[in-house]
Amino acid sequence: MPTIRDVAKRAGVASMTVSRVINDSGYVSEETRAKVEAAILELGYVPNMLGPSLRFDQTRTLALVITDITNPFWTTVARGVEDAAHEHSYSVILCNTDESLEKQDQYVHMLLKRRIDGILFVPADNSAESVQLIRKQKVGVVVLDRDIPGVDVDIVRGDSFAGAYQLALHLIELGHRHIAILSGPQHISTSVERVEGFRRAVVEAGLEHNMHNVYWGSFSQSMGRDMAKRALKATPRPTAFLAVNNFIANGALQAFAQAGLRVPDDVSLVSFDDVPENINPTPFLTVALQPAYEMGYQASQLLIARLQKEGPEEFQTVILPTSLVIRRSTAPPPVQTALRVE
Amino acid sequence: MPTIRDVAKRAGVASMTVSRVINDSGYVSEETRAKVEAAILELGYVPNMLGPSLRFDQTRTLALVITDITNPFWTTVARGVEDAAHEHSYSVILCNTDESLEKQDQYVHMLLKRRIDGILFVPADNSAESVQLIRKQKVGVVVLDRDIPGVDVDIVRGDSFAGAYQLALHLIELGHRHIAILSGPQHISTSVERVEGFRRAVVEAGLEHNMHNVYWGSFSQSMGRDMAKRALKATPRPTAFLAVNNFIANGALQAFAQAGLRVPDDVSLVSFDDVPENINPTPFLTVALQPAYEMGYQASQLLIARLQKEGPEEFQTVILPTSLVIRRSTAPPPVQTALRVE
DNA sequence: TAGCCATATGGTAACGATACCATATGGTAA
DNA sequence: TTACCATATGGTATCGTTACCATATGGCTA
Repeated sequence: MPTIRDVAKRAGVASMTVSRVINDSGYVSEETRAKVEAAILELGYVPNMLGPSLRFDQTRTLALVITDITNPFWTTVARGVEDAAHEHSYSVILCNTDESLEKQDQYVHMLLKRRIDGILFVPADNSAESVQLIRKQKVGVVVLDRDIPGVDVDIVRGDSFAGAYQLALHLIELGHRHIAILSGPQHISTSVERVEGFRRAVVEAGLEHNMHNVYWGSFSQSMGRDMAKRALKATPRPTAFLAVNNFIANGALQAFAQAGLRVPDDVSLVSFDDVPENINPTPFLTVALQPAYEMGYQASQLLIARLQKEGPEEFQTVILPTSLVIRRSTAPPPVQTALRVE
Repeated sequence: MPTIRDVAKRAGVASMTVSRVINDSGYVSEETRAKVEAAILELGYVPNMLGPSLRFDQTRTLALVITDITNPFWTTVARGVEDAAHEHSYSVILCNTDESLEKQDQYVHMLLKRRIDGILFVPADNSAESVQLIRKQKVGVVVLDRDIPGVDVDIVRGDSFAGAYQLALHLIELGHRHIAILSGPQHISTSVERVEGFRRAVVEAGLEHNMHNVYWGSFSQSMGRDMAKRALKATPRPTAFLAVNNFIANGALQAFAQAGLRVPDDVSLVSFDDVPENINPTPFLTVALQPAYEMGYQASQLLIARLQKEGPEEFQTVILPTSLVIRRSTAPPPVQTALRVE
């Protein structure tokens, strides 16, 4: 491959002059510029970023460390991240951890070896270790979607508490008195905060007994199905379910189908997140919608601003509002159940 | 940040010895190894890949250039790509072109400047230029999903022709005599081949007149809606529609809803691709399913093998089979329509 | 005992681009 | 006339790592 020196030789100038033409910096006469540009075209020269990257320790590369790109929520986040990055000439490396600490650590180590400039990080646990490891290597971090207690770091996430509160309130207002929440791992802040929002709503409504209907599991369809099955065995049987993410909701739907229960006639179901409209044109679930694209876009922008030392010094916590979207998966509880309960 | 020399100094050895410890190459005594490893831990040393990358022109980085990660088909492909890459210690840079040649060229140029080792490439058009540009810089390419005539290059794609043939045949066997195909751009091989598969099926069934029901557009929901609206105005009105991708199918569904037509009672609809089961647990559309994950995984493996000069010299074209999945969006044509037609 | 080999360690050039400094010329203000 | 500045161009060190070659020692074989 031709180097800047090959171009310089062919144009009869020094490398520095070629560099100035490429980067449009410093003084170059029109005549020289034309010669250099001709040489570049003739040789098919493409500058090698690795030189300056090594010299100045700047790769213009970000990493997006998420659990699974296959989840439409993360897909949309990823698109937002990539769009913002592209606007600032950053590239994005994609990493799927599948919520595994081991995979996460593998990826983080590899990313540090690559000297990426910053990480958009969805931590697989709530410990501060990984973030501090990244920091120590002078790599920028913005934590996405999840909280990590006890670390000063930029965070961009949705309002899990409010979202869960809204969902639970909606169910309560429909007349449900027995509501179960199917949550994720106890060591992940979104799970915890959604349970907290749920708790607030049921306590305010004088329905504390529902705190026995809290199920902790993982963000997967199979776990959602299992939790729903167990919840259905409770006495009195819950008439409404709050699934803490979309995979869990789908698992619950499977469990309901197997139990011969219709939604929303027999049970109501609410969830977080959504599938974009061009994928599912007839959405069915009542959800607390998180602005996934904005989350990715803003986090990416924040990270880049931080890297370029623009904006405020202090760490930011950006909490994006959720919005309640009422659809066809919720209805008042069935009458006989209501009678049995009251 | 500490360098290999800092480690060497602290361990009282030469950089080369540290390098040997890190890469587990050459001879190192146990004693020295222990000293070096201790120094690495004490300093929190992380090797800088940029050095060797520059020296040996090998970044262990791939790029995935697709149209839009937001499309579940590409999401699944991306996951396959990343999994295979990760297994071989490659990283993947994500790029969304939105079918825009301009964005594509921007990305390709940036990727070449980064000296990535290879590109998994979904070309925005069927010209050979971009591929040849990439080749010229000694960067590996595997073309994904689409054909490019007149270039020797590795290709991994689904069997568009057979998929469309299967779908059309299914509709014909259900009794449909008037079928429309809502296709994508004419300069993209998948669009063309799917129309060809459709043509084969209708011609074989003696239903050549349906070649008047071919609509060319783009892979978007709005275009799907427009094409479906136009198709519905044809006389006789088609009783079945073949949408060439999932976005087009969703647009068609919107058009049917607006026209007060029920699926499958009034019109049947078939499509390509699918939403993964954990996202849509109750899929509705009859589709020709492409093995998206395998497509990504195999393409990634092929590219890496090529980069490491394993496997055969000759360029490969891998065509993955589609499978017909019959669901609730197809039924025999309504009786009165059948009467009017025959 | 000479020669060879396995083991162990070190010195140095090389990759490509550019910040920094040096140099040169012609013009203009003091 | 001198000093200074804008314009224009070039030389070189530098980033971090490792392939390559050099060196050294101890043990074993011919």
